[in-house]
Amino acid sequence: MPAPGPDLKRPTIRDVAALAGVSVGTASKALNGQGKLRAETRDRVAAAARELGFAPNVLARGLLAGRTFTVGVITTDSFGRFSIPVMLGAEDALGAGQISVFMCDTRDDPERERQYLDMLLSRRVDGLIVAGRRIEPRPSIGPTLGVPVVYAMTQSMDSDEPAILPDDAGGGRLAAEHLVALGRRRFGHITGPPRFLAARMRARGFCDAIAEAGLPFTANDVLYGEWSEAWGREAARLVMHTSPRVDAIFCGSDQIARGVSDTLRLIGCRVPEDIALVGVDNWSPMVLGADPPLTSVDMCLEDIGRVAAEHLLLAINGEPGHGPHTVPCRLVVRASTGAGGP
Amino acid sequence: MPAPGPDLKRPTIRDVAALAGVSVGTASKALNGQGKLRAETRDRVAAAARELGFAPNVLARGLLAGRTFTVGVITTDSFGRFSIPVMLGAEDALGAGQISVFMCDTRDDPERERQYLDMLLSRRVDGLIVAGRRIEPRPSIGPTLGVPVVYAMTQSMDSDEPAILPDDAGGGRLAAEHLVALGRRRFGHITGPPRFLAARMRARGFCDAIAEAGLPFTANDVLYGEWSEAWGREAARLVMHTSPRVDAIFCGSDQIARGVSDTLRLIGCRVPEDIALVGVDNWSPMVLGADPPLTSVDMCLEDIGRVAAEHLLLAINGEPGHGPHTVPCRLVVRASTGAGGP
DNA sequence: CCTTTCTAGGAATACGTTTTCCTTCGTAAG
DNA sequence: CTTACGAAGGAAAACGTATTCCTAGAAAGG
Repeated sequence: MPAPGPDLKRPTIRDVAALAGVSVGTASKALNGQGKLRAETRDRVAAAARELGFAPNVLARGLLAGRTFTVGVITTDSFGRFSIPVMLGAEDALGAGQISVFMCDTRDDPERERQYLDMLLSRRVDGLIVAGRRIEPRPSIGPTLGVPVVYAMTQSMDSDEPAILPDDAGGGRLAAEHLVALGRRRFGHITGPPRFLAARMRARGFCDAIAEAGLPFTANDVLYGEWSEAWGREAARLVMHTSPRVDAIFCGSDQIARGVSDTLRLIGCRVPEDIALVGVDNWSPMVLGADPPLTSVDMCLEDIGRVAAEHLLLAINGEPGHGPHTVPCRLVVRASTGAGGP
Repeated sequence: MPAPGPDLKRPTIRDVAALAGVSVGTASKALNGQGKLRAETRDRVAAAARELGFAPNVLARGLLAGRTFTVGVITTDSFGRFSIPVMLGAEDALGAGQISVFMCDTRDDPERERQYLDMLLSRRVDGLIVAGRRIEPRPSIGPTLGVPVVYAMTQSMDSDEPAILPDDAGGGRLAAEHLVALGRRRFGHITGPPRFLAARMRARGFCDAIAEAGLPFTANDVLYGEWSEAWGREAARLVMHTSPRVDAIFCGSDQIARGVSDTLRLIGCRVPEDIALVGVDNWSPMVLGADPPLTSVDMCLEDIGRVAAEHLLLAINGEPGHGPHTVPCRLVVRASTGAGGP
C-alpha cells in the first residue's frame, strides 16, 4: 500500500494551545469568545492560531454539536437546465449561513436515490433539498427520516411536506397580459405534451387572462406537442394555415419559440411586426441566439432554490413549513415583442 | 427498511451493541468484517443493526481515520455548460469510491474562491478539483495546501500541478479528417475570439490535418470572431461572398454552426448537399434543434471529469500526477455532414 | 490575620467510531 | 494434571473540539 503522501499535518487546537502556553480548553474559549479570559490571553492564542494557520476541524466540532452544517441536495435532473439554477440559488442562501452542500444526481434511478439518501443520512446532513425537473408530485423520499426535507421544483405525493414551486399559471398570465397590452388580439399557444402539469398550468393562466380581457381564446385552441424546436417549426405551419390572421403566439418553452421563429421567417412572416412571440424559460443561449431575441417568461429558478433553502433553514431551526408554496415568474421583454405591430 | 421512526435521535453503534448483547468494539468488528468473531455473533449484530436502521456516523469514522472521504470541486463556471459535465463525471468516479463531493461555485470572484477554499480545508476534504470554463493557465489555487489538487478544463500556471484538458487540436483534426474523407475540398473555419487558446488549438489541428491531406487551407483563412450565433450568421455571409465555392465549414462551436446554418438556408444554400457543416461541443439542444441536426466534435467533458477524479484518487493514495494530460475528443456524425455532396 | 468572593484558567468529559491490546475459556499436547 | 495455545470477545485509547465543572490565587471584607 502506498504511503499517504507528503503528510503536511494540519495543526490542531492542541498545537495552538501549546504555542500560546495555555490548555486546549482555554484555547478553544479564546478562539470562540467564550468563558472568562484576560484580553492578553485571547490575543496570545489568536496570534498563535494565525501563526500556525489553524482552522478548526469541522468534523470534530460537528460530532460534538450533533450538527454538521451540511445539507444534501438530491436532484433527478442530472444537474440539468432546471436543477442547476435551483442549486445555485440554494447554495447561495445556504453558503451565507456557513452551510455546505453535498450535491447528488440520481439520474432518475430510484436505486441510486436510495443509495445517496443513505449516504447523506450517514453523513448526518442537517437537512435535505429534493429537486426535480418536473413539478408533478413524486413519491416521498422518506416520510420519517429524522431530518427536515424541502422539495424544490417538484413536490411530494404526501402533500404535507413543504415544496417550492414556480407559478406556472402566473407565467402564462404574464405573457397574456403583456401581449394584450401591446394591442394584440388574435392569439396562438404552442406548448409541450399535455401530460406535463406545467404545460397545462401555463395554458390555463394564459387562457384565463385573455378571457378576462374579453378576447377570444379558449383551452381548445391550445396546441399541445413536444418540448422541441421541431415541434415549434411544425406547429407554426399549422397555426398559419388554420388561423392566418393570428398576431401573437405564446410558446411553452424557448425551444418551441425558436422553432416557431424559424418557420415564420421562412414563410416571410415578420417578428414582431406581424406576429409577436413569447417563450418560457429565459434560457440565454436560446433567447439571445434567436433572431430577433426572444421575449420570455423567466421562472426565477434561482429564487426557487433560494426560497427552498430559506425554508430548510427555518425547518432546521425547528419551524417546519407545510405544503406547496409558489414563487412568482418574471417577464423579460426583448425584440420579439418589441415596438411595432398591427 | 430503515425507519428510525419518531425517536429523533439516530441510533449509534452503542445501541446496536446493547441490542445484540455485545460490546461496542465487537459490534464494530462484526459490522466491518474485522477481528475474530463467531458467525452467529456477526449475524446477531447485523440483525440488530438492521432492526434499528443503524448507519455509521461518517464524521466519527473520519475523525479517527484522519480522512473525511469527501472532496471539493471548485468551479469558476457557475455550474455552466462546461463544468457541469466535468462535475458529473467526477462525481461518478468518486461516488463509486464512496466519496462525496462538495460543490462550490466561485463565480469568477477570487475573494469567493479564497473563502470556499478555507471552508473546504477546514472541512478537511481529502482532495480538490479545480474546474474552469477555459483551458488557459490560471493562478495556482495554492501551492502548498497539504491536500492534493487536480485541475480539470483548466490548468495552473505552476506547470507541475496535474491538469486534465480536452484535446482541442485533436478535435480540429477530427473534423478535418471527416470532411476530407467525405470528399470535400474547399474549406472554411469560423470560430471564436483568437484570445481563446481553445480556438487557436482547434484551428491549428484543423489546418494541420488539411495540409497533411495535401489540400489548401492555411491559418490565414481562419475567421476569428465571437462565440455567438450572431457571429455565425455574419461570418457565413462573409465566407459565401469571398469564397463562394466552399463546400465544407468547420465551426468552433455549435452556436456558431447554428448561426451559419441559419444564414445558409436563408440564402438558399443546402446543408449538407452544398456545404457540409461541423460544430464543436455536441451540445444537445443546439445540435438536435438545428435543421438538419449538426455533426459535432464532442469534447467528452464527462471523461475529463472522470479522469480528473481518478488522478485525484491516485494522488490521495500517495501517487501524485504531474503536468497536463489531454483526453481525446469524439466526432458525432449527424445529418449536417450526411450522405450527399458535390 | 482569617474568611469570603471573584477571576482566570486548567482538568475532565462527551461526541461515535475503530483499533489495539488484553482477558477468559476451552481444548489439546506433554 | 499441568501447560500452552487458539478462539472469542471485552476494555480502553485515540481522533479534535466544546463545554462543564473545578481549583488556585488574588482581592476584598471583617
